[in-house]
Amino acid sequence: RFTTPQKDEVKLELENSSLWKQFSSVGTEMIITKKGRRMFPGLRLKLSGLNPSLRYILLLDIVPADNSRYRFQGGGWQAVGGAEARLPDRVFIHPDSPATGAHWQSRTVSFHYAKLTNNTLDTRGHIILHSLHRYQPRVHVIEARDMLRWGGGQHTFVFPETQFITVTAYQNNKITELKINSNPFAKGFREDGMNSKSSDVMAEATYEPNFSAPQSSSFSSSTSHPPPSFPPVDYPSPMLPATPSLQQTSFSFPTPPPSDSSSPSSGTFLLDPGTVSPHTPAAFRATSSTCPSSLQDQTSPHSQGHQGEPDVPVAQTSAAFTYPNVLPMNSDPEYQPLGASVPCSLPANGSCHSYALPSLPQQMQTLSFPSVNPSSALNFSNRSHQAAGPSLPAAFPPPTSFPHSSSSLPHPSFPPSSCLAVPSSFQQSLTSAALPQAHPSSTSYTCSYPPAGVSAIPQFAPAPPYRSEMVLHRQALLPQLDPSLPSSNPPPAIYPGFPSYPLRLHQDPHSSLSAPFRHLYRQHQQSHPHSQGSYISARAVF
DNA sequence: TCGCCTAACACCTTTGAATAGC
DNA sequence: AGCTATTCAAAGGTGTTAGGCG
Repeated sequence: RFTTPQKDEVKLELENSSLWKQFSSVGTEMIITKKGRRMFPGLRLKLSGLNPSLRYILLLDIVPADNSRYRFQGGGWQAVGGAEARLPDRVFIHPDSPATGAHWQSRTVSFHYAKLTNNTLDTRGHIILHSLHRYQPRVHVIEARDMLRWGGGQHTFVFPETQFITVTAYQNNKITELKINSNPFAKGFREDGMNSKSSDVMAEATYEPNFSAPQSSSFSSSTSHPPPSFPPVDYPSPMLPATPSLQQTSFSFPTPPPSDSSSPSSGTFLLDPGTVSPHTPAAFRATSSTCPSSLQDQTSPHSQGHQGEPDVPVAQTSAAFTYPNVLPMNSDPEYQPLGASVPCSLPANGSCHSYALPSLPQQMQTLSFPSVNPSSALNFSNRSHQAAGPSLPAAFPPPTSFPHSSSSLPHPSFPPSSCLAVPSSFQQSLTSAALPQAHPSSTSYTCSYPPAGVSAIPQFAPAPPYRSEMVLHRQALLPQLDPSLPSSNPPPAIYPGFPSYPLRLHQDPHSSLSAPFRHLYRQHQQSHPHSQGSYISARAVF
């Protein structure tokens, strides 16, 4: 119905989908610590449909799934209040970025290096999250000539089964049990012996970095499949509407990218001395604008989407929205219920949403950073602040709305059936993003929306809408241009905008910088011959 | 008292340098 | 000399636990 197959139908599969679903069926919890904690399960992805010769950047960000704070009571998670104020949004950039489509498609892409922290003052580039909040990881595939000049097609993928609640200590014993049985690092806590055969099998089958089992969820941009059907979870329905907001986004480079990284771009980066940040990779911080909270009011109730074919005319939007191939969990013969001693596998199908955005406006493709911070994170800080809501670079649309049983729930600002419209021009993007349904067709992307969508997944709450990055930028530049935007006194941000992101280079900055950033350091050295050279901060100015 | 967070701890895997063998 | 395989110690990833804090 809405599909207009594109030449580049980027497809992303979640290889360890079945493991995620096992956790999801119980209510996934992710430990967050001050020093940063890896995610387990991690995201193991398989990309296809990319142009082998083009370069792409892969990003991982984690956005609030709703606007609530949770508490584990009576054996389940219940919303106990509103979410805390938004934290600086950070995006983890896969260390291989930028790499060619051939590179990404030739191997399993893992984001296991990404770490989560509850330290709001984190300087290591970890993704900062609030404890006891529900989040949804998203993966973005962005065409990029190099690390500094992004443009071209952009695709956002959301796998509902990867949603989780952050904790500082596990609340649900079942989750603890699953983690211990699945994570090799927790082998010492298994009851069946340290070196039992079963343990080894489990470890081998579940370990993120090396295991590549045929258990995946895939998403194809032009398909429509039955909605996923996961076992019910205790996640309560969100009590408050999600308030989109983009405060800050950082990009993390946990490890230096491969040597085959693209050559330095001509992007404009000005380096200034910065502050310290413990040994880590390069980090950038860029300013960005806010995701207006009013957006939610411009969208149709999610009930529209989960009830089936939405009436929203999405075919005219510029963004491509595709629905994942999802098979009902109970229909998968290989799927094993919680407690299974061996990871199950699923066919290459799963639930995920993909958004394809048109190229960034020319003015957005070359970023100008007054100061650059070669550390592991790149932050986009918005000037206006919201109390909560999806963060993410505006360029990344929101995950689709996940319908819920509660009729009293707020409707997602995004019509479940519609795609985020992102026109090719700056101005257009604003309009389309704000009013996706009314936006006249001017784009080359189309939407493929699955009627039932993720609605069948009770534990997944409607995700708040996001605005395109262009919109954010626009807002940053023209704060009050659009009266329909946020409006009314958005809650003050905890972080009023980061002037710089602190980070520290190794003694040999060149060795710690991602290839694409090395020239920046050299540039910095040339510009500041007397500077220490060890500390560089960055700020993007659009 | 309760809920939440932190740090120390033991146990484990991973990683990479050092070494040995071919 | 160069390459590969093996060994080993350090680093770091786990959940547990006790204790601190508001």
